[in-house]
Amino acid sequence: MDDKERSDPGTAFTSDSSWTLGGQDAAESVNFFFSGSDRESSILSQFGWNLHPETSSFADHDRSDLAGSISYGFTESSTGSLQQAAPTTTNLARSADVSTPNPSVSSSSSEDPTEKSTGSGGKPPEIPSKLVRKKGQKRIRQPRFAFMTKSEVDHLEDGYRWRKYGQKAVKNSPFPRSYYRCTNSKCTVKKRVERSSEDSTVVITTYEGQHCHHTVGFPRGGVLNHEAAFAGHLSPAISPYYYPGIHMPQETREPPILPDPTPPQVPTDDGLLGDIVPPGMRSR
DNA sequence: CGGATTTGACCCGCGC
DNA sequence: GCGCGGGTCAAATCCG
Repeated sequence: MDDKERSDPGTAFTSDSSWTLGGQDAAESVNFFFSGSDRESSILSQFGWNLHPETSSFADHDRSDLAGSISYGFTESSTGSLQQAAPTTTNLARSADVSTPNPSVSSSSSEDPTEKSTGSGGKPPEIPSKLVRKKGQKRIRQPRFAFMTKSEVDHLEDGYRWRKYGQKAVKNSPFPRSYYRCTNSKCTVKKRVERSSEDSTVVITTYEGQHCHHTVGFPRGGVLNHEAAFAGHLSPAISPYYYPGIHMPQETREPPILPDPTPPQVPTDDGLLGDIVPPGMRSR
Protein backbone atom coordinates (compact mmCIF):
# COMPACT_ATOMS: atom_id res chain seq x y z
CA MET A 1 0.00 0.00 0.00
CA ASP A 2 1.68 2.86 -0.83
CA ASP A 3 1.91 6.26 -1.64
CA LYS A 4 0.30 7.56 -4.59
CA GLU A 5 -2.70 5.50 -5.05
CA ARG A 6 -4.85 5.18 -2.12
CA SER A 7 -3.37 6.94 0.76
CA ASP A 8 -2.81 10.09 -0.99
CA PRO A 9 -5.40 12.34 0.44
CA GLY A 10 -6.62 15.00 -1.73
CA THR A 11 -6.49 13.12 -4.91
CA ALA A 12 -9.99 11.95 -4.63
CA PHE A 13 -11.28 15.19 -3.42
CA THR A 14 -10.82 18.73 -3.92
CA SER A 15 -10.29 20.75 -0.90
CA ASP A 16 -12.90 23.32 -1.24
CA SER A 17 -16.39 23.74 -2.36
CA SER A 18 -15.90 22.27 -5.76
CA TRP A 19 -16.25 18.68 -4.91
CA THR A 20 -15.66 15.70 -6.90
CA LEU A 21 -16.94 12.25 -6.88
CA GLY A 22 -14.79 9.94 -4.93
CA GLY A 23 -15.12 7.22 -7.41
CA GLN A 24 -15.10 3.56 -7.23
CA ASP A 25 -12.31 1.24 -6.78
CA ALA A 26 -13.12 -1.42 -9.24
CA ALA A 27 -10.53 -3.75 -7.95
CA GLU A 28 -12.00 -3.67 -4.54
CA SER A 29 -15.54 -3.14 -5.49
CA VAL A 30 -15.69 -0.34 -3.12
CA ASN A 31 -17.85 2.53 -3.85
CA PHE A 32 -17.88 5.93 -2.61
CA PHE A 33 -19.35 9.08 -2.65
CA PHE A 34 -20.59 12.16 -3.86
CA SER A 35 -20.41 15.70 -3.67
CA GLY A 36 -21.25 18.90 -5.30
CA SER A 37 -22.62 18.06 -8.63
CA ASP A 38 -26.22 17.24 -9.21
CA ARG A 39 -25.40 13.73 -9.99
CA GLU A 40 -23.45 13.18 -6.89
CA SER A 41 -26.04 14.90 -4.89
CA SER A 42 -28.63 12.58 -6.17
CA ILE A 43 -26.49 9.69 -5.31
CA LEU A 44 -26.04 11.14 -1.94
CA SER A 45 -29.70 11.48 -1.46
CA GLN A 46 -30.09 7.85 -2.22
CA PHE A 47 -28.14 7.18 0.84
CA GLY A 48 -30.52 9.23 2.76
CA TRP A 49 -28.25 12.17 2.86
CA ASN A 50 -28.97 15.47 1.43
CA LEU A 51 -26.34 17.84 0.49
CA HIS A 52 -26.91 21.46 0.46
CA PRO A 53 -24.24 23.94 -0.33
CA GLU A 54 -25.40 26.16 2.41
CA THR A 55 -25.14 23.46 4.97
CA SER A 56 -22.22 21.69 3.62
CA SER A 57 -19.85 23.54 5.79
CA PHE A 58 -21.25 22.30 8.95
CA ALA A 59 -18.49 19.85 9.30
CA ASP A 60 -16.36 22.60 10.48
CA HIS A 61 -19.07 24.00 12.50
CA ASP A 62 -17.67 24.33 15.90
CA ARG A 63 -19.68 22.47 18.42
CA SER A 64 -18.03 23.08 21.69
CA ASP A 65 -20.29 20.60 23.33
CA LEU A 66 -18.78 17.85 21.38
CA ALA A 67 -15.44 16.28 21.62
CA GLY A 68 -14.72 17.88 18.34
CA SER A 69 -16.43 19.35 15.46
CA ILE A 70 -17.87 16.96 13.04
CA SER A 71 -16.41 16.19 9.78
CA TYR A 72 -17.21 13.47 7.40
CA GLY A 73 -16.03 11.07 5.57
CA PHE A 74 -14.75 8.84 3.02
CA THR A 75 -14.83 5.24 2.60
CA GLU A 76 -12.36 2.59 2.85
CA SER A 77 -11.32 -0.12 0.60
CA SER A 78 -11.11 -3.66 1.76
CA THR A 79 -7.42 -3.46 1.64
CA GLY A 80 -7.54 -1.11 4.45
CA SER A 81 -6.53 1.95 2.67
CA LEU A 82 -8.37 5.10 3.20
CA GLN A 83 -9.85 7.35 0.70
CA GLN A 84 -9.73 10.48 2.59
CA ALA A 85 -11.58 13.58 2.07
CA ALA A 86 -9.59 16.66 2.29
CA PRO A 87 -9.84 17.81 5.83
CA THR A 88 -10.95 21.22 4.88
CA THR A 89 -13.87 19.86 3.06
CA THR A 90 -17.08 18.64 4.34
CA ASN A 91 -17.74 15.42 2.68
CA LEU A 92 -20.57 13.23 3.54
CA ALA A 93 -19.75 9.74 2.80
CA ARG A 94 -21.19 6.40 3.23
CA SER A 95 -18.96 3.50 3.24
CA ALA A 96 -19.93 0.45 1.37
CA ASP A 97 -16.98 -1.64 1.98
CA VAL A 98 -17.28 -5.00 0.52
CA SER A 99 -15.05 -6.52 2.99
CA THR A 100 -14.61 -9.85 1.46
CA PRO A 101 -14.70 -11.31 -1.96
CA ASN A 102 -16.31 -14.32 -0.50
CA PRO A 103 -20.02 -13.93 -1.08
CA SER A 104 -20.85 -16.45 1.53
CA VAL A 105 -19.72 -14.14 4.18
CA SER A 106 -22.63 -12.09 5.15
CA SER A 107 -21.86 -8.54 5.77
CA SER A 108 -24.43 -8.50 8.45
CA SER A 109 -22.86 -11.10 10.58
CA SER A 110 -21.99 -9.21 13.64
CA GLU A 111 -19.94 -12.00 14.98
CA ASP A 112 -17.61 -13.91 12.95
CA PRO A 113 -16.32 -16.82 14.89
CA THR A 114 -14.57 -18.37 11.98
CA GLU A 115 -11.48 -16.76 13.16
CA LYS A 116 -10.97 -14.99 16.36
CA SER A 117 -10.68 -18.13 18.38
CA THR A 118 -11.44 -16.15 21.44
CA GLY A 119 -8.76 -13.68 20.96
CA SER A 120 -5.82 -14.51 23.08
CA GLY A 121 -5.54 -17.22 25.58
CA GLY A 122 -7.32 -20.45 25.59
CA LYS A 123 -5.29 -22.20 23.06
CA PRO A 124 -2.25 -24.30 23.39
CA PRO A 125 0.96 -22.37 23.14
CA GLU A 126 2.17 -24.49 20.31
CA ILE A 127 -0.67 -23.29 18.20
CA PRO A 128 -0.36 -19.57 17.89
CA SER A 129 -3.70 -18.02 17.34
CA LYS A 130 -2.46 -16.36 14.25
CA LEU A 131 -1.97 -19.74 12.78
CA VAL A 132 -5.26 -20.96 13.99
CA ARG A 133 -6.80 -18.90 11.31
CA LYS A 134 -7.41 -21.55 8.81
CA LYS A 135 -4.70 -21.75 6.33
CA GLY A 136 -5.59 -20.58 2.96
CA GLN A 137 -8.54 -18.85 4.36
CA LYS A 138 -8.47 -15.21 3.77
CA ARG A 139 -8.70 -12.90 6.62
CA ILE A 140 -12.28 -12.00 6.83
CA ARG A 141 -13.07 -8.38 6.86
CA GLN A 142 -16.23 -7.03 8.23
CA PRO A 143 -17.93 -4.00 6.86
CA ARG A 144 -16.19 -0.90 7.86
CA PHE A 145 -17.18 2.61 8.29
CA ALA A 146 -14.78 5.40 8.67
CA PHE A 147 -15.15 9.02 9.39
CA MET A 148 -13.16 12.00 10.33
CA THR A 149 -13.46 14.04 13.42
CA LYS A 150 -11.84 17.20 14.35
CA SER A 151 -10.69 16.56 17.82
CA GLU A 152 -7.80 17.08 20.12
CA VAL A 153 -8.11 13.69 21.64
CA ASP A 154 -7.33 10.62 19.66
CA HIS A 155 -9.66 8.23 21.28
CA LEU A 156 -13.10 9.67 21.41
CA GLU A 157 -15.62 8.54 23.92
CA ASP A 158 -18.36 6.64 22.20
CA GLY A 159 -20.20 4.80 24.89
CA TYR A 160 -18.42 1.55 24.38
CA ARG A 161 -15.42 0.23 26.10
CA TRP A 162 -12.37 -0.50 24.06
CA ARG A 163 -9.16 -2.24 24.72
CA LYS A 164 -6.15 -1.19 22.81
CA TYR A 165 -4.36 -4.11 21.30
CA GLY A 166 -1.88 -2.55 19.03
CA GLN A 167 -0.29 0.48 17.62
CA LYS A 168 1.60 0.87 14.44
CA ALA A 169 3.39 3.55 12.65
CA VAL A 170 1.70 4.25 9.38
CA LYS A 171 3.48 4.95 6.23
CA ASN A 172 3.23 8.48 4.99
CA SER A 173 1.99 9.63 8.29
CA PRO A 174 3.89 10.93 11.25
CA PHE A 175 1.14 9.71 13.50
CA PRO A 176 0.73 6.15 14.67
CA ARG A 177 -2.43 4.20 14.17
CA SER A 178 -4.01 2.63 17.19
CA TYR A 179 -6.02 -0.54 17.16
CA TYR A 180 -8.85 -1.13 19.55
CA ARG A 181 -11.16 -4.00 20.22
CA CYS A 182 -14.44 -3.90 22.01
CA THR A 183 -13.98 -5.22 25.51
CA ASN A 184 -17.14 -7.22 25.28
CA SER A 185 -15.91 -10.72 24.73
CA LYS A 186 -18.75 -11.54 22.42
CA CYS A 187 -18.33 -8.47 20.41
CA THR A 188 -15.90 -8.55 17.56
CA VAL A 189 -16.02 -4.91 16.72
CA LYS A 190 -12.72 -3.26 16.18
CA LYS A 191 -11.73 0.21 15.48
CA ARG A 192 -8.71 1.99 14.30
CA VAL A 193 -7.81 5.47 15.24
CA GLU A 194 -5.31 7.61 13.55
CA ARG A 195 -4.63 11.22 12.89
CA SER A 196 -4.71 12.63 9.51
CA SER A 197 -1.32 13.30 8.14
CA GLU A 198 -2.78 16.24 6.36
CA ASP A 199 -4.36 17.85 9.31
CA SER A 200 -3.21 16.73 12.67
CA THR A 201 -6.34 18.07 14.24
CA VAL A 202 -8.39 15.53 12.39
CA VAL A 203 -8.86 12.11 13.81
CA ILE A 204 -9.76 9.32 11.48
CA THR A 205 -11.75 6.60 13.12
CA THR A 206 -12.58 3.39 11.36
CA TYR A 207 -15.04 0.92 12.74
CA GLU A 208 -15.12 -2.63 11.65
CA GLY A 209 -17.99 -4.88 12.52
CA GLN A 210 -21.10 -4.33 14.47
CA HIS A 211 -21.71 -4.29 18.14
CA CYS A 212 -23.85 -7.11 19.38
CA HIS A 213 -24.63 -5.36 22.60
CA HIS A 214 -25.54 -2.00 23.90
CA THR A 215 -23.35 0.72 25.11
CA VAL A 216 -22.01 0.45 28.56
CA GLY A 217 -23.39 3.77 29.48
CA PHE A 218 -22.70 7.36 29.00
CA PRO A 219 -19.63 8.13 30.89
CA ARG A 220 -19.98 11.74 31.57
CA GLY A 221 -23.68 11.65 31.66
CA GLY A 222 -23.45 14.08 28.91
CA VAL A 223 -23.80 14.10 25.27
CA LEU A 224 -22.68 11.13 23.46
CA ASN A 225 -20.49 12.26 20.74
CA HIS A 226 -21.14 11.43 17.19
CA GLU A 227 -18.79 8.58 17.22
CA ALA A 228 -21.24 6.63 19.25
CA ALA A 229 -23.77 7.04 16.59
CA PHE A 230 -21.56 5.30 14.16
CA ALA A 231 -20.15 2.80 16.51
CA GLY A 232 -23.30 1.53 18.00
CA HIS A 233 -26.12 2.49 15.81
CA LEU A 234 -25.26 3.62 12.44
CA SER A 235 -23.19 0.65 11.68
CA PRO A 236 -25.95 -1.87 12.11
CA ALA A 237 -28.34 0.48 10.53
CA ILE A 238 -26.42 0.82 7.40
CA SER A 239 -25.57 -2.77 6.99
CA PRO A 240 -28.05 -3.18 4.19
CA TYR A 241 -26.01 -0.74 2.26
CA TYR A 242 -22.81 -2.62 2.34
CA TYR A 243 -22.96 -3.61 -1.21
CA PRO A 244 -21.07 -2.72 -4.23
CA GLY A 245 -22.55 -0.10 -6.35
CA ILE A 246 -24.95 2.40 -5.15
CA HIS A 247 -28.17 0.59 -5.07
CA MET A 248 -30.47 1.82 -2.50
CA PRO A 249 -33.24 -0.59 -1.79
CA GLN A 250 -35.68 2.01 -0.82
CA GLU A 251 -36.47 5.58 -0.60
CA THR A 252 -35.01 6.82 2.53
CA ARG A 253 -35.32 10.44 2.00
CA GLU A 254 -35.08 12.02 5.30
CA PRO A 255 -34.10 15.42 6.36
CA PRO A 256 -30.48 16.16 5.81
CA ILE A 257 -28.01 15.76 8.50
CA LEU A 258 -28.01 19.23 9.63
CA PRO A 259 -26.08 20.66 12.43
CA ASP A 260 -28.66 20.70 15.05
CA PRO A 261 -28.13 23.83 17.01
CA THR A 262 -29.61 22.19 20.03
CA PRO A 263 -27.68 19.16 21.04
CA PRO A 264 -29.52 16.27 22.57
CA GLN A 265 -30.35 17.01 26.12
CA VAL A 266 -30.95 13.48 27.07
CA PRO A 267 -28.43 10.81 26.49
CA THR A 268 -30.66 8.63 24.51
CA ASP A 269 -29.50 5.78 22.43
CA ASP A 270 -29.53 8.10 19.55
CA GLY A 271 -26.87 10.25 20.91
CA LEU A 272 -25.96 12.51 18.15
CA LEU A 273 -27.34 10.10 15.74
CA GLY A 274 -30.14 12.44 15.17
CA ASP A 275 -27.65 15.01 14.17
CA ILE A 276 -26.03 13.07 11.50
CA VAL A 277 -27.97 10.03 10.64
CA PRO A 278 -31.27 10.36 8.95
CA PRO A 279 -33.87 8.34 10.78
CA GLY A 280 -34.56 6.47 7.66
CA MET A 281 -31.18 4.98 7.84
CA ARG A 282 -31.74 3.54 11.22
CA SER A 283 -33.10 0.11 11.27
CA ARG A 284 -34.56 0.55 14.68
C1' DC B 1 -4.35 -7.61 42.09
C1' DG B 2 -6.84 -7.21 37.98
C1' DG B 3 -7.46 -4.86 33.95
C1' DA B 4 -5.55 -1.80 30.48
C1' DT B 5 -1.65 -0.32 27.77
C1' DT B 6 2.79 -0.73 25.54
C1' DT B 7 5.67 -2.63 22.27
C1' DG B 8 8.44 -5.84 19.64
C1' DA B 9 7.72 -9.83 16.99
C1' DC B 10 5.27 -12.30 13.85
C1' DC B 11 1.90 -13.30 10.15
C1' DC B 12 -0.50 -12.26 5.97
C1' DG B 13 -1.74 -10.08 1.70
C1' DC B 14 -0.31 -7.71 -2.12
C1' DG B 15 2.51 -5.52 -5.60
C1' DC B 16 6.61 -5.78 -8.14
C1' DG C 1 9.87 -15.27 -4.85
C1' DC C 2 10.78 -11.21 -2.29
C1' DG C 3 9.99 -7.17 0.19
C1' DC C 4 6.91 -3.95 2.16
C1' DG C 5 3.32 -2.49 4.98
C1' DG C 6 -0.81 -3.41 7.58
C1' DG C 7 -2.81 -6.06 11.22
C1' DT C 8 -2.55 -8.98 15.35
C1' DC C 9 -0.53 -11.37 19.18
C1' DA C 10 1.15 -11.69 23.67
C1' DA C 11 4.58 -10.87 27.26
C1' DA C 12 5.95 -7.14 29.92
C1' DT C 13 4.70 -3.17 32.11
C1' DC C 14 1.76 0.26 34.00
C1' DC C 15 -1.89 1.99 36.77
C1' DG C 16 -5.93 2.49 39.71
